[in-house]
Amino acid sequence: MDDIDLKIIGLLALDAKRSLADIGGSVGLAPSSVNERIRRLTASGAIRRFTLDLDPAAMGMQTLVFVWIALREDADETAFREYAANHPLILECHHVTGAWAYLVKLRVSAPPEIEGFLADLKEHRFLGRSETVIALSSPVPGSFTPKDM
Amino acid sequence: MDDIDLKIIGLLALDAKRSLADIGGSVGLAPSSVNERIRRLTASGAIRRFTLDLDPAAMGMQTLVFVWIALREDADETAFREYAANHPLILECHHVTGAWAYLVKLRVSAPPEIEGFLADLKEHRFLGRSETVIALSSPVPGSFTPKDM
DNA sequence: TACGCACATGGATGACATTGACCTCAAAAT
DNA sequence: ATTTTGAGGTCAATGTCATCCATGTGCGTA
Repeated sequence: MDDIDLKIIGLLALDAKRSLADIGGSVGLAPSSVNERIRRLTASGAIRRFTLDLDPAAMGMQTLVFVWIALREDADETAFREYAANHPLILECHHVTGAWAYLVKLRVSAPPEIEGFLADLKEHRFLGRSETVIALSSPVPGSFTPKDM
Repeated sequence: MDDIDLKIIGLLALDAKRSLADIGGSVGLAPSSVNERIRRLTASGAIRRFTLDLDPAAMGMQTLVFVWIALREDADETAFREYAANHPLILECHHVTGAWAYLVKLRVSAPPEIEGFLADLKEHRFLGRSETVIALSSPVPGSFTPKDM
């Protein structure tokens, strides 16, 4: 992965619809060369996929929530990870250092929906303690790509 | 935005390179109709852009970090937001409820790099107190789309 | 009933990705 | 020093695809 690869990735990250000829012009390569590099980057896994960056509000997911979670002593950690991976609202789940075991990031349409989320966690006997943090605004929102649909 | 729009978005989110004919087959529309719907979704802002989902490790950004930040009393909040928006390492920055003012998410190549990040925050006179949390593993990693390049 | 709008269709057109044959350069082997 | 090898580039041919437009269709409204 050299500078040209990085440049190509940078251009595609901003606009994945740019033509190979266009990109080639920007990096000084023929279209087919750009194509071959993209093919290699995809094959190697550096590019995971071509996808969309969506507007959460337009998708009805206005509220961004972070939940710190300490699992129950007797919780099945593997089951929890699988649960998180398949949960449509959970955008990210990280095992973290510090006082809490997991940090979960999710989007809901409105705050009341968080209650249902936590209740479901409890029902599955995962939830020990938790702390919920809601984003009021986002100077740097990050990209939004739902999992399921 | 109806069910068909959602289905189209879902398909494109998984693979934004699928052809219009292919998508049309899945949703029961002619290619040109799918095209028109995508055009509308993009024009309305529901689709922000076509982009890439990258492998952070392949990009040399193995370490995921969350930093809780309380700004200095005399900090220029607007300047901080701008700083965050332009910082290449900061993937997200949210103004949040709770004991801390901001939650910042960033990726670095390795933990030692975090020190430089915090030092820079201090130099800009933003940083009051902070607490740093590092992700050990990520059952649900989320997508990765760097900002700059 | 008649009108108008929003959306779907299908075919023409040109742009584009894709492919393969060939070329170039540099590093490794003889 | 010369040959070999391989990675990566160019160019041109090919076929797929996005795009555009003229037309058709159903539905809510006057």
